[in-house]
Amino acid sequence: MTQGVVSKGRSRCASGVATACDDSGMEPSPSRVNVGGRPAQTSAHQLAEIAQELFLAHGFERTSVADITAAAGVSRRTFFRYFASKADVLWVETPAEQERLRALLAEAPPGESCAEVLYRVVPEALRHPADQRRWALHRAELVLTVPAVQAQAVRRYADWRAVVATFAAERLGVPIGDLVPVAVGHAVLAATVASHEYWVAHPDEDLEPILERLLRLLLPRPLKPQ
Amino acid sequence: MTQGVVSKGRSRCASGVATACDDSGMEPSPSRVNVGGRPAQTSAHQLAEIAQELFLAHGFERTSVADITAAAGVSRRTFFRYFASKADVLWVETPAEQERLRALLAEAPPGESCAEVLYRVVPEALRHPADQRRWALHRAELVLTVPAVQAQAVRRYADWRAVVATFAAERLGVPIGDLVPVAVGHAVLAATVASHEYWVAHPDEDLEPILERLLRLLLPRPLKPQ
DNA sequence: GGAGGTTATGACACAGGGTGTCGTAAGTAA
DNA sequence: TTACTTACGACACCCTGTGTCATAACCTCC
Repeated sequence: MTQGVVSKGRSRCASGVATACDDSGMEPSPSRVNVGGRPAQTSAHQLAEIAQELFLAHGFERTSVADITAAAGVSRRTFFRYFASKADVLWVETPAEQERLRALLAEAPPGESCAEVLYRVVPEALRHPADQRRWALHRAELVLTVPAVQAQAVRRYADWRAVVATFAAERLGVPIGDLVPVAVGHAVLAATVASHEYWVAHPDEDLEPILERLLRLLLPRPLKPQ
Repeated sequence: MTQGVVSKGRSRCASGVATACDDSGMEPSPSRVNVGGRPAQTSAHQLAEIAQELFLAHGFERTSVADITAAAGVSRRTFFRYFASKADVLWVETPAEQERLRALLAEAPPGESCAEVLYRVVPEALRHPADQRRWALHRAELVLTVPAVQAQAVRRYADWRAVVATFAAERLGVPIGDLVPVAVGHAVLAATVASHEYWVAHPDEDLEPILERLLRLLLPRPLKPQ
């Protein structure tokens, strides 16, 4: 399996993109509601931003967690209270993306076929603002090349596939355990990964058209609604 | 942990599977031709076997490299001269499998369609003797669940895909960079991964039929020869 | 203004993976 | 024997990730 599902990037919260911006998804960071108790000196997003800058400047593997925490002015131990691993920094907003995919799938018109919905919605869910393109590309490259990142990616892939498979099972009216929706999930993932590979190799082109083309190539054809 | 020496059961080379069985592919082990110089005290296969026993007995993550080398009677440093990482132990014979796939694809009759060849050959390339089933299953489980193993797996996946894509490009008469053979490679890989997932979840069933079914589901349909 | 509870943090210690270096053991060929 | 070659062990590191404990800094209630 391989790489890339996602894209997205840097700071939503700090850079003006108005989204939810909660730290959901990072297991080690316990939601930080903060009623009473010492206030946090930093946040997952702030750490992630600093880390991303360093990764871009010096590379993922040549940037140690100590480098990140020194730049952020916190202790190394604190980093691991926000992120389970160094690579987790790259996935701060994956939960939001996944939620977006789930929402887009949920609101698809009932008349649209399963495949058509996916051709349209998957690229849309992975769309990112222009100012995040650079980072999205770099992250895709990391996901495709750095082993430590790939290991994390596999878990996100599984979640991604599960969202798609659940949707496919519902729309096709078959049980979730059935092989067909499972295959649909894998096909969508494969298209996503392949398109990111192509994108990294051809950074001047846009991701979305490639992704849609690959989805049309890879999505199992005999997917009749019902 | 660290019990003594682990009787060698089940070898691969020793157990009658006629494959190449050379240590090719392990970058750190420089082919060991051994003309002159101190003779090696161990081999990649011996280390791999001992490691596999320990993994089966105590789990991958609860088995440290020190445990393995203690059982093998060599130093920890020596282990890393044979394998680039602990997880690499699991892939000793992947090059042979890959070569088998390549060979099977090469000798497919010219009349058979690209898809039909793959439906037939991919399961055959992954077939393993009955006495290796337990270990193959365990390895599949590790590949699907342990992050450190997944990271390694991604690289093998890429090789696997490349073999398939190269074959598809040739048989379809399109350039290797074309998106169609790339998609075929991804589809075959997705089917392989999905079938292993299913196999791990249903260990009593056989891998091959599941794999073939998934290949038929996932392989891009409009694959006309030429 | 405490007192007590709550939360985030830092300091420290430690296991484990992985790497570089150096000296040396144990072979082969001359 | 000498010279060359290769494999190995012993250290010394750096890095990731985790557990533990003391303490800082906030809250609310008295």
